[in-house]
Amino acid sequence: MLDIRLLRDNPELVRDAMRRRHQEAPIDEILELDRRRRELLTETDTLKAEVNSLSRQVGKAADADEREKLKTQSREIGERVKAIEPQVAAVEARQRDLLLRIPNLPMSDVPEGADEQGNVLVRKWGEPPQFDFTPQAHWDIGPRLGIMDFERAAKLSGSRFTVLRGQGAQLELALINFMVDLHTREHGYELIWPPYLITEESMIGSGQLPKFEDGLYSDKRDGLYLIPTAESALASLYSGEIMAEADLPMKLVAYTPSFRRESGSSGQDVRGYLRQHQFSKVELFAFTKPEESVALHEALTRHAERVLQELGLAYRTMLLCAGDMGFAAAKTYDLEVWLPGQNNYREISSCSNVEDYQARRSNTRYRDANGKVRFPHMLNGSGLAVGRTLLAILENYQQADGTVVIPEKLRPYMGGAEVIK
RNA sequence: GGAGAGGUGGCCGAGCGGUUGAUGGCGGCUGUCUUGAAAACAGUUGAGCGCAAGCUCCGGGGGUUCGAAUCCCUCCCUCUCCGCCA
Repeated sequence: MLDIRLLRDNPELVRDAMRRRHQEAPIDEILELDRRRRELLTETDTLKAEVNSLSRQVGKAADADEREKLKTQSREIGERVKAIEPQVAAVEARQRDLLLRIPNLPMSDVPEGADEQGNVLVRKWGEPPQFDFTPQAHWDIGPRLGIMDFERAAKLSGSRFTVLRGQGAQLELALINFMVDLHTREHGYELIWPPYLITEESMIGSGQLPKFEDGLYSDKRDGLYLIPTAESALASLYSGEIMAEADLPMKLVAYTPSFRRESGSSGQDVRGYLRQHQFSKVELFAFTKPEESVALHEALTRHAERVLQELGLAYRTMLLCAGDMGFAAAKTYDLEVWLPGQNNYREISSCSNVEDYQARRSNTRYRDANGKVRFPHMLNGSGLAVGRTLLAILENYQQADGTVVIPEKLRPYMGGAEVIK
């Protein structure tokens, strides 16, 4: 959520940011509501002050007549307050709702652009493997090896679900454990195991609601939502709290399944394991002091890249342009892994600095060395999307005989096996 | 799901209709003392909104009252016991 004071004092800055994102925002309506809100608040505050003052006098009044007179006076003013308060509540609710639907402001070094065409290559690592045969897509490799079953998954749950079995299921678990071990042991993250169902309030904190309800699975009976990413849970972990500066930066890693309805993406990636309603993800997350978030964003991105390096998967790092960034992000690097079966790079991680955007929404704060209460910055990044890593391994490590070599770093997690066959 | 007990400031814990935004303790900060530190002593220390006057906040929402942390209703959460259960 943006700071209403920023919008008030510098609306052109916000307007310009929305232009860069190629998005519309009801800035004028919000400003008008803000004026109205403060006007009404001044009015009720003045009246309330009178009520308070009269009530104090009632307690001290000498005789009964005097007391009754003061009571009547106070009651009349109280009625006026009661008449105005619903208006205040309505204006506040409307303003908050509009404000919650405005995306974050892109940082100044985010490139211009409307869509992925505007993204900028930052660096490349590794070489796409050369094959002396025609490489296959994972949706052919997986079922042939008997480790992926799309048909039975469709029978159980419909489209965009997959049953993994045998070494396929083991590979998924191996990747999760490998990634978690790397980040906890070598990159200093603390492992978190959050709930997969969280409240509406928590979803608002991360920015998922109110705008993207269509993308979420929910249980109306209990008012809970299935997390579309562990980020949703982690961003609200300290909601309403004042953190200690000594706890920052706080670096967290969580493995969770992620659930997405993928509404609006019909026709895209319908085959295979690329775009599922349920997928595993190891998520990196951090709370930092504002002045440290830029550096930690770079570090966190490197931590995610390290997974691809350890697994020997070629990738490139892209800096997203303003028009292609997610709702809450101020700056985002995407990691794209080389997929021989698609003959292309595909997103496997997205690492964002959201600055204080989620902290404002979730009311997460920290007390700095001077005792001042401030909003921390938050960072998130996939480290990595497990399903896409699995299919990247199948496609990059496939051999002429149809088997798949297991990357060395994963073998200890696969009972020492060297090949999937 | 049933019965009971609770939810108060960073933490613990008083208050149960009128200078109580809230006694006290712990923690934090500042000072005195000390070569320095500890201890001791003294002072200080919640958050939000508003240009300001001031207003709001004692789990959330609603009500009673001139006035509510304090009374009533309702919802949520925590704990204990029972039931159910991986």
